[in-house]
Amino acid sequence: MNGLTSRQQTVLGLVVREYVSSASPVSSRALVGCYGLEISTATVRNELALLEELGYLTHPHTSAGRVPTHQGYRYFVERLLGEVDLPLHERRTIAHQFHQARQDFEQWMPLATSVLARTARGAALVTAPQAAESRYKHLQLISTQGRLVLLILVLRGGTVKQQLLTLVEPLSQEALNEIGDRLNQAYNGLAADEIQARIDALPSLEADVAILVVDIMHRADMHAADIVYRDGLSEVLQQPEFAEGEKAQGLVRVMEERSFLGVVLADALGPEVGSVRVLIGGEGRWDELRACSLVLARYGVTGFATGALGVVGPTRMLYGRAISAVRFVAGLLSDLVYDMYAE
Amino acid sequence: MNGLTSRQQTVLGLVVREYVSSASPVSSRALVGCYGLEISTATVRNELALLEELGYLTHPHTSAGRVPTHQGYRYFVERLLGEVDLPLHERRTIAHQFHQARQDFEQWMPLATSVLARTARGAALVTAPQAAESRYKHLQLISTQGRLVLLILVLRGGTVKQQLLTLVEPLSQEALNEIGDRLNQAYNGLAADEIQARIDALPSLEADVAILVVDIMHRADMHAADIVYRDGLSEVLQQPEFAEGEKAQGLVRVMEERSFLGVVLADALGPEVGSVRVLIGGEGRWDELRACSLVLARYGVTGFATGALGVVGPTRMLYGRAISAVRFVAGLLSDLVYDMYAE
DNA sequence: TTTTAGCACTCTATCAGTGAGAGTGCTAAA
DNA sequence: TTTAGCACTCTCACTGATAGAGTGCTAAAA
Repeated sequence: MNGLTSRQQTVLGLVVREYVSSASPVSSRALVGCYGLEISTATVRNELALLEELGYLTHPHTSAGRVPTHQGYRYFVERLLGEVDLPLHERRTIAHQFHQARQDFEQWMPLATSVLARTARGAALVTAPQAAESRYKHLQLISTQGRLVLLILVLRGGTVKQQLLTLVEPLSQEALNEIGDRLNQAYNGLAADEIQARIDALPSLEADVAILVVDIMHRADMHAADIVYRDGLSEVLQQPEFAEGEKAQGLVRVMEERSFLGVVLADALGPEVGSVRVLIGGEGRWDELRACSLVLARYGVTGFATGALGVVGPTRMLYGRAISAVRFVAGLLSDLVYDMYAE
Repeated sequence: MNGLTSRQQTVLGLVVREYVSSASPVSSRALVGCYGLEISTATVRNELALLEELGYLTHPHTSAGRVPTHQGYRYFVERLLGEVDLPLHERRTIAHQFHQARQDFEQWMPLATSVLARTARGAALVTAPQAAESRYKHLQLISTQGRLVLLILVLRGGTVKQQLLTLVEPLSQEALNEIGDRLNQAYNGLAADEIQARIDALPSLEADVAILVVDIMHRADMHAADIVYRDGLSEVLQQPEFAEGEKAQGLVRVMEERSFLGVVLADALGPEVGSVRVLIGGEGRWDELRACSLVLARYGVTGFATGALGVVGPTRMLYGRAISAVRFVAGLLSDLVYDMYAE
């Protein structure tokens, strides 16, 4: 199936690289001139014509140079790119930043997003890790004023949920502590459904709290992926493909859409932590992304908790950088999740 | 100083309204034709020329209609707009949404941001409420695995902070609970500095935790405003002033910049909850916002906890809508904060 | 058989020029 | 003070015309 000669591969690779860096169609002259090919422009033109016939390149118009097609990018990513890695000093800097933020839970996602955006030179998207199934870890009820109570629920893996709760009649903090202690004893390590099954045995007040807990856990299971951290949009809008405001606006709208990204991530990635996936030009499924490519990965620990992260850029993006950045950051986040879930 | 005749005010008001809705320079004919003025275009032209001389309007070029200057917008907002309010049904819908989310703490900010963006038809920015001074409410230490402990700190007002903590040697959950209980007894309601002053009296392990608590509280006081919720950017990019990609990119860059908004909010608003402020064209201080206006307000309870919120749009924005939306949402958020802090 | 030089051909981007249209400013009359 | 009328200015959209870039093809060379 790999019908390309070695020289055709070289030429295709150079066209992609040159187009990525120059953003304008690549002529045969540019290829020979800048990359020191030992063949003439005419020969290159023959190869270009062939690559076009095979579907790897196109022509905006007769007297313009060649531009890679989606198929061309895919061939490049899969067979020509090889294994790439970030330079050591960048890996060191990033690892250092993550190490510094290791204890500071709330920093993880914003840090990962910002690092990813700057390293991959694109718009970064990161979802928080979501447990395969929430498990009860700890409950604390804190009296606020009168009948208003703050419920803090800690789930395995360190997710913390807070919720307000209005009592029928005021209770002392001691009474609240007792309720909390009893539920903590009874429910430690259980999943929502298991708690649900044991609610009947409880006195009414505790049962009310337990119902709320089950509700929160269900919500956590459903909606964790809705929260998407974003950064680096302006990085992408700088690219000439978004010079027209309409194009820019289209991208921003897609990126702001709450549900869209969850769908793309779930659909393209599946539930397991695995290798980096590259979606080129929306891969025929997402019209809004026709001019964009996504580099995605799932991080975390399969079966315990996973999240997704990715980079969005124009199809003419630095695939090598993006792929290695996504892989590296995913690895770091996986380590953090592993630490939180190992038991 | 209000040297404008009533008719000049009318004309200025109409120019602003017409320009806001049409986005193109307003001619004398358009004013007479669409708004049924009882005067001729020539008279209008005289008034327009005068308003221009006074600095309220400009001319893109000789044969174009008039466009409001920043000064013109300011006059419009301050003296011509009057008291505006959202229509009742919109107020009802929004209040209902807030009521639904009342118990669900984590929804407040995203909801406020999204509602604000859609109602004001602009890009909305909301910062979380930040306590004037963090006060200790409750601490919980949760053992995870080996020496790793999850520290959950609840501050007055319902802010929850989480942090990882590595012990010198493993401790049982019971031992952790005891530490937590002792600190809770000793520190309830104290500010960071007061806790700091009492650390010496503690055994070493508790002192370590207390130091961390003080650190977290200090960080909370410093950096809460860094987290800015954003929504509705694409709403603004739709406007013709951002048809060129460069303009769009400039706006996005400003909106993504972490520190910038904090600075603008702090500078323009001051620390007290008060009325809505309107910044037109960056008000000479922020070059990046020359083409934009901001409608800002501080919400919350002065002295306890406040946050900021605002709408960004082109100078040619719907000031009435934006101002009333900001005021209304600020009021709703203030109520929520009040509930959380009243004691 | 493969490569290359040469050349005709095509398409774009740019620039100047043109005319229509929009809107003003001014003047003189109501 | 208001208004009708008109000359004037500037933009915008359209039209050729031209230069330049780059290809595809052909025929000769390796």
